[in-house]
Amino acid sequence: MKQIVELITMELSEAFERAGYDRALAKVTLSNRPDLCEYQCNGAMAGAKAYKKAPYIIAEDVVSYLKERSCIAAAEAVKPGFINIKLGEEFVADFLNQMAGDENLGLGRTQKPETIIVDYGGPNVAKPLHVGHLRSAIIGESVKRICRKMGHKVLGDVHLGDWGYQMGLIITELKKRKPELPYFDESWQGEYPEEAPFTISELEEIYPAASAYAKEHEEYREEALQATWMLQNGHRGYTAVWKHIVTISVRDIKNNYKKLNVEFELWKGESDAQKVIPDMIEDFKKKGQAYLDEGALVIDVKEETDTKEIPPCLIQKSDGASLYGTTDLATLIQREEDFQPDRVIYVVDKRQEMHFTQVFRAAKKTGIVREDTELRFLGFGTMNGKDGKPFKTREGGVMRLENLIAEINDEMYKKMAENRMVDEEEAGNTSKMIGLAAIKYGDLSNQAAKDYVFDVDRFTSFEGNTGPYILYTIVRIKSILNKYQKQGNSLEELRCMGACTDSEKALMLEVCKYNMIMETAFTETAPHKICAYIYDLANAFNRFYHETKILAEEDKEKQKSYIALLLITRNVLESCIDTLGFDAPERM
RNA sequence: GUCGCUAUAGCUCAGUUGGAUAGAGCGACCGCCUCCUAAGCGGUAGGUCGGAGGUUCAAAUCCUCUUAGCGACGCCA
Repeated sequence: MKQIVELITMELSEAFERAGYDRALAKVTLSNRPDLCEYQCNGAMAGAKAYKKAPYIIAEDVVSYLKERSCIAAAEAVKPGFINIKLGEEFVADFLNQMAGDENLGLGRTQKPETIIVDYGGPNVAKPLHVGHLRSAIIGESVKRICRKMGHKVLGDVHLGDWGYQMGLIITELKKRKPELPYFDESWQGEYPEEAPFTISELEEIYPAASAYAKEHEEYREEALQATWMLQNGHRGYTAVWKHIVTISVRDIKNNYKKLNVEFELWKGESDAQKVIPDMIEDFKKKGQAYLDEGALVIDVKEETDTKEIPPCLIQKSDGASLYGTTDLATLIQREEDFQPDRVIYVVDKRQEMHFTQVFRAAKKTGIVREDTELRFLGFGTMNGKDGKPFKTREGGVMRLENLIAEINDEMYKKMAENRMVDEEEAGNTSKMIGLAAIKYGDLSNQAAKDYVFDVDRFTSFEGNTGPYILYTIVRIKSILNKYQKQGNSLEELRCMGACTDSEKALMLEVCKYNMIMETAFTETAPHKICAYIYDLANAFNRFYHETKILAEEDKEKQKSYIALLLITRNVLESCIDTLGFDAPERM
């Protein structure tokens, strides 16, 4: 389906042409003066110079050709040269009914479905998820769902940090604690145990302990580096330990992401990329794309248009070890082999922008990806506490993700217990749903690139522009629809008629924006625009709800029209929160 | 030092890519439940869009300069 602004723009184009002006001037936008009109066109002012005419005259010319058009209820030329437009009731109702009849709510699936990989999450094995992982997970999941809603084939890759010094540390510490294990017996020929020699909580304790110890003790650090090297060069026992670490850790990580309603299609990690690195580097050398500089192997990525010095992309340290960028390039090679993505979106802390500029350029320059593959960096800002500094626990430490979620859920549970009479099980489940909405909406309603303040009190306060408010609105609609059905009515075959009141028309117009908003959110990778939209939509509904008695309406035809409007409103709201990555309960 | 990002109401944020009187929420104050969930709705107060120039019929938005905060700048990820 076309967007409603496109339909009106087509009408205006016709009118501009018939009045003797360039139809390209007919761009229609949402009104920024809702008190005066619903949509507006500023083309008359833009064209004034070219036609050497007063903009107001042009506007009047155009308006005269809009009079008898049924989709436009009123068109008016105003002051300097605005064309103010109000839409015809039937036109709007028709548009809504078409939306309702479409399985994708009038959102046109893309003509050219792309394969898109969203690289987000980025947790490290053996380290618990903490609040620093929150934004990537939330934003990445939403971006993925938005792309998918547009009809693209989308794969989320968690891109695990599972290959590095941290692994050597854990192995070293484990060897110190349990030297009797077969993994450390160099003469061991048999199979290694299937059961891991540690639990997740032991693992989480081992890593920080080893890390701290290594900072103090040089010989221990050397040992850990040695262990890392041996692991990376295929030491049998260490590889077996490493597999245990990954298995145990990934199970825990999956659990945590599940609580956030975040799911990954691909569980690739840095370790997967290692096998292509030697050939890749050989290839760079052979083609002369990489050269030695100050002992390190680098690829030049400077471009003439640069306003600042972009340092070369390092792919091998002077000691021969590979780096972050090496793995990223190797990962791109694998993605190209496995999926030939048209687009790869990296949802990463914005401070890494320089690094990704280097990697992207190196990937294009060396031909790892095609020239038209879109490599996109979606950098997000820091999540701060109320004091404006990076979010910490009350004690000043790093807050674990599960603790943050639990804290929010508890808060929600308390508030539910105060306000509503529901049994414990339902309250528990519902408070989790509301808590998730509070966290995600709180994050996504801000522009990703900016830092934002995570204010627990505000997000859980249930008032204003929050996730809970959106859910509450949906629950209100569901409640009416349920009661309507219980009265023996069907939700099938309902059609929206014209609007009787201003608040009803306003709600209808708001619903009509759905496909436009979703397309914008996609092209700009901007989930916050969906938040802004559903907040407006929820407001429009609550205003309508407040002044309209729906179930008590005696005119059954009118009532059916109301119900049709409620249905489409609910569907749009639920579709939107689905792209944000949370759901609404039946009651709350 | 170089480059980048940010600056909008007391606080937290929007601002449809240059349009009309800059909008929300929270907080403050005032109203509204015999009625489908008051976790709601309506209203009042609150602004030199960091500052100064410029481009334009029109600037929070584009350009230049400037101030403040944050960040990135080769062997960490």
